[in-house]
Amino acid sequence: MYERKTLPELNCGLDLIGEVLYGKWKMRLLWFIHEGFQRPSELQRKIPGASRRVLNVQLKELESHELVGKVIYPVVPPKVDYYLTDLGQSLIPIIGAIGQWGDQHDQRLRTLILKSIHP
Amino acid sequence: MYERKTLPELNCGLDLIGEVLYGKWKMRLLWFIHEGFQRPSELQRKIPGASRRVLNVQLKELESHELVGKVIYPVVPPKVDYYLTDLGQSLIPIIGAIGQWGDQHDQRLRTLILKSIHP
DNA sequence: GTCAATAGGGATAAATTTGTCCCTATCTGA
DNA sequence: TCAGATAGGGACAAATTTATCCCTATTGAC
Repeated sequence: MYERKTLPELNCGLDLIGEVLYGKWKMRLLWFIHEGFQRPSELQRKIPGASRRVLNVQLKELESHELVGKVIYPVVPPKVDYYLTDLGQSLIPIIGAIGQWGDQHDQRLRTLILKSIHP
Repeated sequence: MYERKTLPELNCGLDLIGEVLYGKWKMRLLWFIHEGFQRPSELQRKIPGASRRVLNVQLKELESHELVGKVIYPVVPPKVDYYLTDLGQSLIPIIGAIGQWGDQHDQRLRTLILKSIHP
């Protein structure tokens, strides 16, 4: 496990949300769990760009921040279901709005992003 | 300048917004510019936790993604004013909602974050 | 009998982000 | 005359995040 060397600043709402949502795949994980993809393997298939490892790490962080919970079924092969907690659920409208903004400006953003990479 | 070695995936709205908003201080920068703190030195004072250098870098990225623009006054000592573009302005309600969510859950989040650091 | 699927952790490497320090230049005020 | 404010970039170091690879264990399908 990585141990952080500097403490986070927690001054305002944006700092706080930064701590719990700042992770490349976290919003997607919450969104897909909300959409009903609750097993780790399903989530991995929904997010092929991310390594299995990182999804596990980020799910664990989401769990430690109580945005998601999980049910471990004592079966073999193992089965786990993630679900949104109330706190996690309350983020869904915001994540929805963010995704919608991205979709609305899709063409323009895509162009700008590509231009900013290729000078 | 850092040159990225892997290309971003731009599949959905969340990917796109990730590219333009994923940066530790970007939402704060947009928010403070929106609140009227438009000069670089003012922004640096509003965000003391960030180094001058990084704020410059992130402002430049925001500019290249056309979320902010700037006016350079040809005076000495130099003077620059940043402003939100229409695109940047359209993010303000979302950033507001995010900050509000953080503020609403302040105590709970603060506790959870600290607990997740100190086991 | 071997392989894929299942969930997830450890060790380590690579990529990326953030921070530190120094340098440009000019004017104002002590 | 020297420090400080102003805006910002280069070189480099440190912190952090993400990826790669390997290992645990069991069941069912081929």
